[in-house]
Amino acid sequence: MSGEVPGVDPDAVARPEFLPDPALSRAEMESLQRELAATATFADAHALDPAAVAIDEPADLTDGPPDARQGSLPGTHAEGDDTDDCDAPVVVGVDQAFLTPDDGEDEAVSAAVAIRGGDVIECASAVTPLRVPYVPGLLAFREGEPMLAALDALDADPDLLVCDGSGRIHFREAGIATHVGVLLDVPSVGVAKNLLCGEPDEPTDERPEGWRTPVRADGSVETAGTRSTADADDATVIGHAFQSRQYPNSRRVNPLYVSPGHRVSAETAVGLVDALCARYKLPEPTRLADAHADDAKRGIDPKRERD
DNA sequence: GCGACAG
DNA sequence: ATCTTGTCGC
Repeated sequence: MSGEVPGVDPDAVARPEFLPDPALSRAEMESLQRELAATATFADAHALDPAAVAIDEPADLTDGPPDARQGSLPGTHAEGDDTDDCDAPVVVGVDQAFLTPDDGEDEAVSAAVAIRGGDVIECASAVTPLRVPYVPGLLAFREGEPMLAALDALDADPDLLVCDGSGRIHFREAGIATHVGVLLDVPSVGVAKNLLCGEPDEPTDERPEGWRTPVRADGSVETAGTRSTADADDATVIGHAFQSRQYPNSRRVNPLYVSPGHRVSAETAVGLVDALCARYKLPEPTRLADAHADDAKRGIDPKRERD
């Protein structure tokens, strides 16, 4: 057979883990995730040193969104910035906003913001149609393609990706951070605001800033390597609960759930996120990507011509 | 059968 | 994720 095979796109075959095909059964998608997890590396192979990407001063979002510095800055150097960061690692944060027109045709507005040496060096965004609904555990099939679209639109080459959502903290150890990391073969970490699965070693309520505790695989997690022992103490650590932000007196900020996406260990993943947090709950890369996605969304005419 | 679940 | 102003607290 030659030529077009109905429903089969060569690119999609090369990366089946992102086929937003409504015809794919849940079991097929889960099967793809098991294959993908087997390909992932949850260890520090070529991992970054948290100290190399540390950000101490948060970007100011009040005077103009991050895309005010869209693209590469031609010849402009931040005032008094004599540090040479051109060889510092490039950390890229990705996040999405959504459009829900009256006709029900959803679209994702994805944004990618590249940071190097604590400075925003580039912003990019993309609008992508969404063809499958959100299903817990299968988020990557809905939002993976939009994320890749934003990364495609970015000129910078990421040394680390910071994704919104889980990585290894996932039923089949294949959260969206793992999907994207494996596909691009770039180190990645997942940062979620809610715990999908797994069990924190300690209760996470009312913890001081900087606090963290391991999240281990529970009965709902299919771990690749380790046999699940009856005692949960040596169950695989799939991520961490991390209190990135807390107020001195009233403690009610929820922790972040950080997990390896690809080519990073659980320990290094939290260390990196810790280093990337400035004065806010979310690490700078995701905070900026979040702002840029909202901004790009606002710039879209609700009644424009869509495809 | 019941529960439980990123964005 | 999204629909949304003010508001309580540091």
